[in-house]
Amino acid sequence: MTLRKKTPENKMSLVQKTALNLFVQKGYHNVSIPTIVKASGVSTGAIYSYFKNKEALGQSIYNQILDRFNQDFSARLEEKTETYDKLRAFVELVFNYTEQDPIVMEYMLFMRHAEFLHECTPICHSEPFKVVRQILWEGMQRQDIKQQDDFVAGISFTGVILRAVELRLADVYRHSLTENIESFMENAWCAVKYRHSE
Amino acid sequence: MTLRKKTPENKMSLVQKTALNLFVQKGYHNVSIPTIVKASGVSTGAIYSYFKNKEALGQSIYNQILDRFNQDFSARLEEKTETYDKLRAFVELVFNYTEQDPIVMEYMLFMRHAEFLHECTPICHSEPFKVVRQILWEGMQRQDIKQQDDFVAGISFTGVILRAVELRLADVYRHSLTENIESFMENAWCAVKYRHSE
DNA sequence: AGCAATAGAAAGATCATTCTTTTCATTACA
DNA sequence: TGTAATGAAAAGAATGATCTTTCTATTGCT
Repeated sequence: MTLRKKTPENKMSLVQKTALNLFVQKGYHNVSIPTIVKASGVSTGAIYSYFKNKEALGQSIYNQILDRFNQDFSARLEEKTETYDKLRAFVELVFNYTEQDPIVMEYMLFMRHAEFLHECTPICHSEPFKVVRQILWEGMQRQDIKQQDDFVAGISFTGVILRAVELRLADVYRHSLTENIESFMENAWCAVKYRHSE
Repeated sequence: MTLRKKTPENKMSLVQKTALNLFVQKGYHNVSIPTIVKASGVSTGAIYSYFKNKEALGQSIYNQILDRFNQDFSARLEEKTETYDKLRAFVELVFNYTEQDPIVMEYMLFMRHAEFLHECTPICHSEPFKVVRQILWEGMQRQDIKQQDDFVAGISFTGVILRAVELRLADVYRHSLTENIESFMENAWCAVKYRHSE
């Protein structure tokens, strides 16, 4: 019994992987189906048998990435009780993703999905960022960090971290984020912890 | 002698204004020349007599916006001598732009220009962000803020501010930035000023 | 043999850009 | 002052390339 070299599942994920890389590299609209066909070796017909259309392909990639991230985040959050440790778990996860899977990270965070995905919750409304806000809110109740609007706190903390990711992905910041996590974590923490007046 | 209703300069800037709005609203690639023709009332022929092609139109909009921002920033920086005041001038400018000209701000900061402009310095490499880094570097020399890599400091400070802008433009943060400048300025300042150990 | 999976040509739409025609302010001249 | 010539500017139809998606013929496994 000879198996086909590529099972449908394999091919489907090959198409997704190829498309993800091309989308990030050249932008969704600059990647045509024929381009994906050439790059993946999977035919037009096969692609359209797996995905309703180009947008559905983009959407499926996005959903998969976000699901995985959410799971990983939940896993890392377990056992953490301190505000600082929870926030640090978030930063570690984000930085690890960035260094290990920069393309995934770029697709998740910095593509303007609304431009090509019609039903797409913006990432800033998505689960992980709600969770961070929740952690910060609890931290304020416990007096671990300074009192303020939880949106402002969330913006400030994630702002430091996500800008680090952004400039790392753009190769403006040229050092490993995981190796320099202390610096960014400190700054992000100080942003939500201290008062200027103190 | 009757003048034409619209001089070429007027029409050219009308096209730019229309295109800017459409690009931000729907994304560069989702806006065709015929769309701009319909929305502006300027014909295809006229548009192509002003701009070599669609990309040149996009580029001219970008250059104009960036030039104006640079000038405004220089102007606000004059007379400022303290590190804090210089940084605050940056934040005030950015927040004012965001509230008064959200579309301009979005085009300047959050469009993925590399996807449609071939010769385009990424914004994070551009003049204003170099200046912020320079201010931070001087602040460290003067011991106004904590010692650290100036890239890390720049990322942290602008991270807080730009994420505020991003979420404000996405209508996730629903309050005026100019009215809440104190909160964000404090957090951004604390990020670069204090040490966790202190 | 039968059938799902696949390939790739073809269809149909849309886009950026070009090109020809028309318009209109200005100038030259009567 | 009135009129015709001129050429830059503008309009919009036409072009050709390219894109997404569909469709039909073929493949290869069971």
